Formats: sequence, structure tokens, C-alpha cells
Amino acid sequence: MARLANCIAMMDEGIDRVSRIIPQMPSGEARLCRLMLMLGDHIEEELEFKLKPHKLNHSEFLTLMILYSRPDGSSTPGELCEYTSQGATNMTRIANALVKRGLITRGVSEEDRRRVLIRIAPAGRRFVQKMLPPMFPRVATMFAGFSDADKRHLDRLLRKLAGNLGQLGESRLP
Amino acid sequence: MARLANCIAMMDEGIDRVSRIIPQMPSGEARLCRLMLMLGDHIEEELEFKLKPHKLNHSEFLTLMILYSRPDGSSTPGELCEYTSQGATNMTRIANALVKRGLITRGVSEEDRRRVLIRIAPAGRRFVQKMLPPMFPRVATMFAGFSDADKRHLDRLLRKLAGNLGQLGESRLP
DNA sequence: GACTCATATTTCACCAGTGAAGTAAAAACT
DNA sequence: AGTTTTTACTTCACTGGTGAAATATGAGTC
Repeated sequence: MARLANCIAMMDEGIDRVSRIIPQMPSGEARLCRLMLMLGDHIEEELEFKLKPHKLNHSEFLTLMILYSRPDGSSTPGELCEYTSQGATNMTRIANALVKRGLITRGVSEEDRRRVLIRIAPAGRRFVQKMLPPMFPRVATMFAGFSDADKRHLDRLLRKLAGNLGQLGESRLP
Repeated sequence: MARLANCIAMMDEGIDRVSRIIPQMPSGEARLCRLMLMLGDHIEEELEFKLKPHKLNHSEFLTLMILYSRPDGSSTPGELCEYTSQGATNMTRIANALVKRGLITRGVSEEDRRRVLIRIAPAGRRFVQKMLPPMFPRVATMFAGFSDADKRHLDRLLRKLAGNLGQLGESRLP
């Protein structure tokens, strides 16, 4: 019996009961919101399970993947912070960890000596090429039974949600 | 200019480039996976923003909401762990924090003296009723522009994904 | 050209969450 | 009845992540 299914059933009942007490609650939206949160956590768990044997955590993996995906294999801490949604503090730690393992190199920029240049090392590329393929089956299985139309729809709806979240996020910071 | 939109654009390009190097990657699925993770994080941030003024974090809020949504307003640490996907260790801390604020009470069960009974306090109920409604607009705005059909489809697709994740999760633990 | 001001990163001190070991009560076995 | 096993929770030591201040360079101004 699936723990996750159980959790969801419980959430559904909970929201029903709360919305009976507080009827102005947007219960459909709240439900979707909770679903997104639960599934996000669960997917992260699923991936971390495949990362643990390599002693990488999610943010280190993501940082390494961004570098790997770059045409020139390099970036700066600031940029990596933006794309990983990590704080600068944590990026320092991540870079330290990856440098220590020889997966990336770190040096100062010549044009702007405040900047630090981070570059994926050959060992880093080899590492990614070795550890990535075993993750594919798990990722594929998550969407088992999804038709192409299902995947397109989900993609569309998630990007629409992203648009709204982008606006919300801007409205509270600048 | 939306940071989130920027992140997504960057992710799209990154996945394209990686899948050119490693063509057996399920790139559509990987994209959906990354989208789910990004949006999950972003929604969590959005909610925490509304929780911070009350000095609650997400897991404390969720714990309190579960208790609030229960017909009898009570549960046990073990059950709360299951439904919040928190470890027992952290639930001890959460309960300590909520007890200290007078939002819940904690006592030993009479039938089974190993168990601890956690119950929402009247102050806890009042607290929820006061702090919940201001969150509604943000939740509703996330799904602005979603037709009823959109919401139904998203709900269906997320639950389908949940089903797959549930199976994956079981396959690796028991 | 000295003097703010802004930008990029690091250091420090702290909060949140986890795994492993500890404690205590109940259930199962013999 | 007495021992072992299991269950429920807590404590402790640690990792991951954050906000505020420190450092160091570059940019703009008078």
C-alpha cells in the first residue's frame, strides 16, 4: 500500500473538512498547491536516492549539470546561484566540495578581479557521463503511462503556472 | 524580467545541449521533472513568505494544519511524521516549538504508554483561523488564468504522476 | 585622484532536517 | 514468568542551507 497515495487521500479529506469550516478557502487551488509540493519533495527524494551512492546532494548535482551543459563548461558563483536558486553562501560551500573532489576548478577572472570563474574539469565531465545514464530509467518510469498528449499538456500547464509564480515572485521582491 | 522564466529558458537550453551529447536521455521527461522541482521550490518559497511574519516554517505550519483538519484535533508524532514526510527526530523539534507557543498540547496516551498524544489547543485553532485567510489570494493567484478544465487536467496528471512515484518509492524501500 | 557607492564572494553564527544510538513500554515467543 | 523483539519516541552529533557582516574590487562623482 503506497504511502504517497495514503498521504494524498488524507490531504483530500483534510482540505474538505477545513473548507467546510472556512468556506472562502480556494480548495481546488489549495489541493493543487499541496499536490505540487508533495510531488516535488517526492521527486527530489527519488533523485537523491540515485545521487547518494556518488555522495552528491541535489544542489551539488544541479550545479555540476549546469556547468556540464554550458558550451564552454564555465560560469561564476553568482550566475550559478541564480540558476540553482541557492544563496551565495551555499554556493561557496558547493564549489568548495566540488573543487575538493576535482570535478571543477576555481580561479579569479582577469577582466573583473571580484569575480570567480568556475569551470568543469575533465574529471567532472567523465563523472557526469558515467553517473547520468543510470538515472534515466527512474526518470522515464515517473511518466510511465503518460501519452505524448499527456506530457504536452502537463508541460503547458506547468509553464503556465510558472508564469503566474514568476509574477507573484516579482511583486514581492523589487 | 522574471527570474523564474529566465531559469526555465536556461534549463531548456541546457537539456537540449546535454541530450545532443547523450542522446539516450529521456529529455522530455527530464524537462518535466526539472519543472516540477523548480515549481515545487518556488511554491514553497511563496508560502514561506506568508508564514515568516508568524514565525512558522513550512513543516510547523503543515503539522498544525493537519491537526486543525482532524475531526478530534489530535494525532501522534508517528502519524504526523507519515503525513508530513518528516523524520521522527524533526517531529520532536516541531512539537517542542508548537507546545512552547501554546498552539498544541502534548501528553502520554493512556492505552499505550509508549505513544504521545498531540492535540491542537484552542489558541492553535484561533491562530489558524486568523492566519489562513490572508494566504488565500496568493494561492488563488498561482492558478489565475486556469480554466476549470485546466485545473481538472492538472489535477488528473499530477495524481497519475503520484501513482507512478508511489510505485517507484515502494520498490526501493520495503 | 580621493570618496562614496555598488557588486561579487567569503566568513561567521545560526536554524532546519537527518541518521544512529538510547530509552522505555508493549507484544511475541518459549 | 522471563526473555527477546518490536514499536514509539527522544537525544546527540552532524550535514545542508540562510541572513548579516566582512572583504575586496570596480564604477561613478566631485
